[in-house]
Amino acid sequence: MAVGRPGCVEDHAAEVRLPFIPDLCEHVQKPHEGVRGRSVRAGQGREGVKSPEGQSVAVHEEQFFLFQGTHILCVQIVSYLRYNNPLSPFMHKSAGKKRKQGGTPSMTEKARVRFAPSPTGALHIGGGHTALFNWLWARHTGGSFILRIEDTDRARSTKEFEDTIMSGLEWLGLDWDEGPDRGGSYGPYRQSERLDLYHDTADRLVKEGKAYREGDAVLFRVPPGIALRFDDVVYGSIEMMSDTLKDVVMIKSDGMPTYNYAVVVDDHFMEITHVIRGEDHISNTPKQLLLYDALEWERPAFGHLPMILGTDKKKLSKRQGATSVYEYRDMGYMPDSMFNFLALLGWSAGEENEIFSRNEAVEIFELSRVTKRPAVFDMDKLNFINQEHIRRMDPFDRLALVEPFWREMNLPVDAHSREYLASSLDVLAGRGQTAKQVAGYSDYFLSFEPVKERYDGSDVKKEQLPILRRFYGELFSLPEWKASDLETFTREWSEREGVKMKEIAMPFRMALTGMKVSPGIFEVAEQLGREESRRRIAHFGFTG
RNA sequence: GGUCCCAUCGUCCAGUGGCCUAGGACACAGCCCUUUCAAGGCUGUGACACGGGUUCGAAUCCCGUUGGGACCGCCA
Repeated sequence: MAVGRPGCVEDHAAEVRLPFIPDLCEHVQKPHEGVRGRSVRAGQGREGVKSPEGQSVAVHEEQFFLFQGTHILCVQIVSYLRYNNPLSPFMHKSAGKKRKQGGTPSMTEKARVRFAPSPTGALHIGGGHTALFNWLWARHTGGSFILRIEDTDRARSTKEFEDTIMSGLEWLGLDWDEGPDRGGSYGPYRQSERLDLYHDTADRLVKEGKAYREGDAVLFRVPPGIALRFDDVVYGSIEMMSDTLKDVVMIKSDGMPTYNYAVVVDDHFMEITHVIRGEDHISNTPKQLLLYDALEWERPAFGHLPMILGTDKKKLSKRQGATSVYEYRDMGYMPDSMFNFLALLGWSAGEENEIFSRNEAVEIFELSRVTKRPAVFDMDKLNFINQEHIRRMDPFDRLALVEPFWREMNLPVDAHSREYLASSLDVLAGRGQTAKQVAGYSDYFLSFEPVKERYDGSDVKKEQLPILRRFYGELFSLPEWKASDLETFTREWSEREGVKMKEIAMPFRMALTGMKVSPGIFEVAEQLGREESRRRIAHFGFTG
């Protein structure tokens, strides 16, 4: 039969001779064991697909297929042909296909986006996440990333927090093009320095009768019966009736603007194109829409980001551990991994490649691909990502990362050359998920002291000593002190003497590192050098 | 309480009406490798919240239910 020739479904259907159809339908109505099982899916290599009977299988472009000479076929083709064949009496409705809406917005437009923290605390994970997505969008579109300080809360805002937020952003590698510290043509970038702008604009609204004074404050009069609708770049269409809103305060009695009013004024005058912020601002947006419309200003695009939750699925708070980005830095996470990890919360590049650099992320980032549902902050994944980044680092960068933790442990960092230290970390070969762990796993490269503190050699039984002494005696007189030679020799020796590798390698490991877990012990021995290794072995009396 | 938003493995994502017997990653378990531990390789456990529609066909569209969350400040 002719079914199965590649082509569009309509062609296909036309070629099916109706007499076959009832036959096939019967088959499907009483599906017996195996019909489904014997189906072959048209996957990647649809070309040489064979049926279990060895007959060639005709595969349709649309994955409808059947085996020639048999009645086994996909349920789908039967139902499809039955209802869509023009000759069929079942063809009652036109299976009109809806046009797919073209999803991706053009990204040729340079975006002007901003991160607008209030300096009332350290840079938290959520803030870092928001800043990161803004930054990504700015860099992806070749636009600008602006830092604006929203310090209209006189009681809680401090300069210290402003500085600490900026250094947090720097640590994450998020550089801004305009901001209070580096200026720009849309300044000033602190709301407390833009008061005239807010007052002038408020006066205009009062004059137009759209706002009114109440004491020293100015409130916006919310008109009833207005549908406030906007298309969120990530959430889609959102609508709210103005009747559910109370009049919005624009200027507080102390003369400061409120958040909902100041953002509108600033985003307008700073010519922000995309307002990218946390999902908790969705319900603020309609109020701002009202202001934009009353002021007859063009609205920016809005893109809200999913919230980041703790393991308990509640908003991240101190109770679930570290919430500020510095705490992660101090635990030994590196900025690249933090960036990578945060970027993966609410977004993905598609399939593979979860480990990426800033530049790679910039390249492939797409605002419209951001996820809607809240994401849980998963330490396990952060650990994994951090480990991957540490592994891939340049040895000297890795050294710079680990060094502070060694110093904190009072290890004699300066007693060694940079080369020695960097290659010691290379011997570790990616062991350790944080810089802190790496430092802890590698202390024996810097000093014998911690080894002596955790190991005293007492676990070696008296009857083992003669064997060990004989072994080490020969080992230390090897002409070359290289890992490969040490290993070859040890293997041969253990074979010859009938001693298990483990029995001589473990004491060796314990004596050199004081740990029962370490990199390959011969690599460690080579890195330590013959003399230092001999000294450690001798200390425990394993040689003599 | 009112309004709005969300709902795929334990977690993060893929999925935009038929390539889904729902894919990947982390985590977990097992095996391999092996001087230990990582790494690596292989395998496994594991999800479309529920109920109705629409459709020949629904994880995907619609409605409802349930469950989460956010906002409702002269905080931002």
